[in-house]
Amino acid sequence: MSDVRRLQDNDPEMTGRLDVIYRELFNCYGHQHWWPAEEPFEVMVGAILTQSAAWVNVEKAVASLKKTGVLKPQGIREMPLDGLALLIYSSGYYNAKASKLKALSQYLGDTYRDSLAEMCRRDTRELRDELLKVHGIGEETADSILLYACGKPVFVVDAYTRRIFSRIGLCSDRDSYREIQAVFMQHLPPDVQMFNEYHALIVQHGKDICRKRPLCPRCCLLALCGCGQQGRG
DNA sequence: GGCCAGGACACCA
DNA sequence: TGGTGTCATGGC
Repeated sequence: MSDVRRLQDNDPEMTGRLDVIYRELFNCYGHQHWWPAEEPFEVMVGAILTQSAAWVNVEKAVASLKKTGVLKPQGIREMPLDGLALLIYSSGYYNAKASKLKALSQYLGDTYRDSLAEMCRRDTRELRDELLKVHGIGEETADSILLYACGKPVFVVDAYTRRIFSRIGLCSDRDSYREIQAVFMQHLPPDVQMFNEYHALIVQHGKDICRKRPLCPRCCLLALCGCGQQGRG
């Protein structure tokens, strides 16, 4: 646990600070309408394809899967690995991600007979532990699935969250994923819609900073993150 | 031509 | 347990 965190524990002002940041981001960017997908399985596929990839490239890969009619667990299971890799080529790391999509589809078939409704009825903590055992699903991807596919009140932490909130002193960049997640989940109500919007707003804000786009004046106090380094987890 | 993007895994000390 | 290499295309 970092020195920064010790100062935050039981900090009566933390909730207020997180709430102020949320409202300022929302005032700047408005609704983000995440996750941009038509159904839960598409969210899960997108969560894997977006790993270290730009969303525009993920959209192309998802469109290819849709056009081919394999954007469903059974379709991916039955698709040859090399053919699947070709369909998701634009999202990068296509061989690795094809294997991950296979593992995901196999898991859904074996465990829930492809019923995502059944999957989402599981206890949140048990489901999270289960997802983490699937090849290709790490903490951020698991939490994205829990929040955006299942509608469970889980806060998603990503690289932008770590950068921005460590720079403004609300966590340390050396904190673990769970430690940073706890900052939000212990100080904010378990509101699915707010968690949905908050993470999306952080990503949007992080992108604007990295692309050096003009920021709304309200958000200038948050314009403290730099772009990250490639290739490290 | 270099940097970065809505990470995760395998391997090694 | 923590650090490092690898996976890889596409936009700016």
